Amino acid sequence: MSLQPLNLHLTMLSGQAPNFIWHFESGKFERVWEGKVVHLKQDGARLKASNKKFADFTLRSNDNYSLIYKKISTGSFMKKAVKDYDGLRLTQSELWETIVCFVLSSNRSIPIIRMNVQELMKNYGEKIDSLHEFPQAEDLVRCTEQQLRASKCGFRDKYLLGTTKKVLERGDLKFSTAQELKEFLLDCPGIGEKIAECILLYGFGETSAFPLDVWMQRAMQGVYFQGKKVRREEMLEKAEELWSDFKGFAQLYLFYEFMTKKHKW
DNA sequence: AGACAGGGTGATG
DNA sequence: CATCACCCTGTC
Repeated sequence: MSLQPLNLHLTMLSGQAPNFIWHFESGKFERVWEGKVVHLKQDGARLKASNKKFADFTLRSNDNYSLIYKKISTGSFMKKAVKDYDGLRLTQSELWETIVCFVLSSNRSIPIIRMNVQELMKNYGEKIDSLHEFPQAEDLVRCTEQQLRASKCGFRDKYLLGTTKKVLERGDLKFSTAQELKEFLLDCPGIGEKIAECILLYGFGETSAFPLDVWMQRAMQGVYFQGKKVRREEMLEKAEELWSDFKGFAQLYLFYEFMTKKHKW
């Protein structure tokens, strides 16, 4: 399987949705998928998956990384990022799950978001073997704000409940264009520009999405603007110019390089 | 021990 | 556009 470069551990534990949702133990990643426990495991260059369909979906097996690396290796910093994190994949998650994860992400660090998502799964997702399903919108809408707060949502309790209601009101989460989805998202409480872009990227596969968070701003500022303060718009234009439709991949590598090495500029 | 920051958003001036 | 509150956990 998987002729493309893959570092499963790096991919699943980077700050994408799977980090928040999947269970990791002794080299194996597990979750409940369509009512059953499925797993992913890397053995050398080989990927072992209990089900090819979800593995291809989650790891976006059709992506062409030799092309992607060519497109995003735009300078020394990005060349190094690509080299250091070879095999880091853009992942795909269900739209609903991605919405929940990123509504809960505001003003928090990755381990805390994970704790919160795991708590929601434990409290409101159906138990399958030793794991829990990801809660559906119908499961969350029955909760009170107090209950969500007790599941460690903090002040995002209202946002999650409000957004869940929006989703149920709409009836489904089928969108024909990224534009259409983005308009819907920005109309949900607790979802602004940054979180909407995350959802487009990780939950809709819109690879030109470019979540501009504090880390990305520092990175862009340091790497492409000589440390000078610039407006968001200017950073977005720069990203568009450098990476166009591959901005999402560039963001992933830039973010990870910056996050893990805690660069100071 | 207590201050502080953390993949932001929404409300206000 | 700048500032601030917002829950709460982990870190120093």
